[in-house]
Amino acid sequence: MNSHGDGVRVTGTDVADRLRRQSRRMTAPRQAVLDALRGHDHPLSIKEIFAALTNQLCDLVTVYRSMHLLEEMRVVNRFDFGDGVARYELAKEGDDGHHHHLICTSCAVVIELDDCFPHELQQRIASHSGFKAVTHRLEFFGLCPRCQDPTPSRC
Amino acid sequence: MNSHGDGVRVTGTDVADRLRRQSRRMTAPRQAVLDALRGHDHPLSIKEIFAALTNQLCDLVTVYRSMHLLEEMRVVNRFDFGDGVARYELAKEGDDGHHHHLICTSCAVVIELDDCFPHELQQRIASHSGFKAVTHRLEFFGLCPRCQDPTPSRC
DNA sequence: ATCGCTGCAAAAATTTTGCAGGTAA
DNA sequence: TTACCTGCAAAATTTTTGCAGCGAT
Repeated sequence: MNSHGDGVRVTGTDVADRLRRQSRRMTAPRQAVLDALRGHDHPLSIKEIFAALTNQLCDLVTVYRSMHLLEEMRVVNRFDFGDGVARYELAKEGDDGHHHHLICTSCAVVIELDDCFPHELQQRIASHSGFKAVTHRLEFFGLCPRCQDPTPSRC
Repeated sequence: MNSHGDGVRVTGTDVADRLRRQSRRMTAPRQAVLDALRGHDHPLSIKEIFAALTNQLCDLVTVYRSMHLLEEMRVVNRFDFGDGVARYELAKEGDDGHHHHLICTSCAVVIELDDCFPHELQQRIASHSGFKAVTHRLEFFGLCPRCQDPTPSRC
């Protein structure tokens, strides 16, 4: 089932099936939102997604509603870079999409980090506190190589 | 210099001095905001701070402006629990206030964590990526003991 | 007496909601 | 055909800005 070239990425067909299973519908705006996310390898804000839609395909409100639905369905993951703007990234198949980012505080370039580190620390925190179902959000910030360079080459 | 009972917490006098050094002023609203933060051991949102002011002492706009200034002066630290609401906590003297929280996803109780994510891993990320001045934001989420209990005792 | 700070009003920016009509299944 | 989805408008939030007057130093 479903194994084209794009590998682990969620495909439109998958999402359509999952939508149908919940008696929701695959529509042009939702396709377009997913395409926009597929075209980028880092999280996009609502406005960035909206801007990426060809021909202003749908209303901004529809993007909001789509992202709410897709997040609830766990088709996308929401990330927060501490600036109050929610950013969304396509979840990958077969995992919960849990990972972290390294963001340049100057030019906002985003590096995807594959490792997730604090699991052991998380376990310890869970057992110390008595909390269950403990998860975490972790993002790194710093100055990327280009932005360290005084030369004014647009970063 | 300055050593009353409240120990490592920033005192009003300290902040007044720091303000004066930057030719800013210690005013009643700023005092009240600091008092509100002192009265709580977990981060407060702008609206919570505003609500905590006695007698609606100042305008909401002033709270916004105060928090911007105090954050810039590093008198307070801003935290983000992933819900798009900025929360502020009084910084402690002598350290940068860097720490993390464990937040109940059901009742929003906040546990202050003293541990910090291993700096060594952060170093490794920095050297792998070439980023400088790398920092991070890390918050934990889970279900607190009271909220695990089905008994309806308000949490 | 400065010059920073505040309140008020208003603008700007972001997100949600209601409803009539369009459309996927 | 059903009921989900969308556009449009409007409301509700959240945050920022302008400006005249107040007030800390």
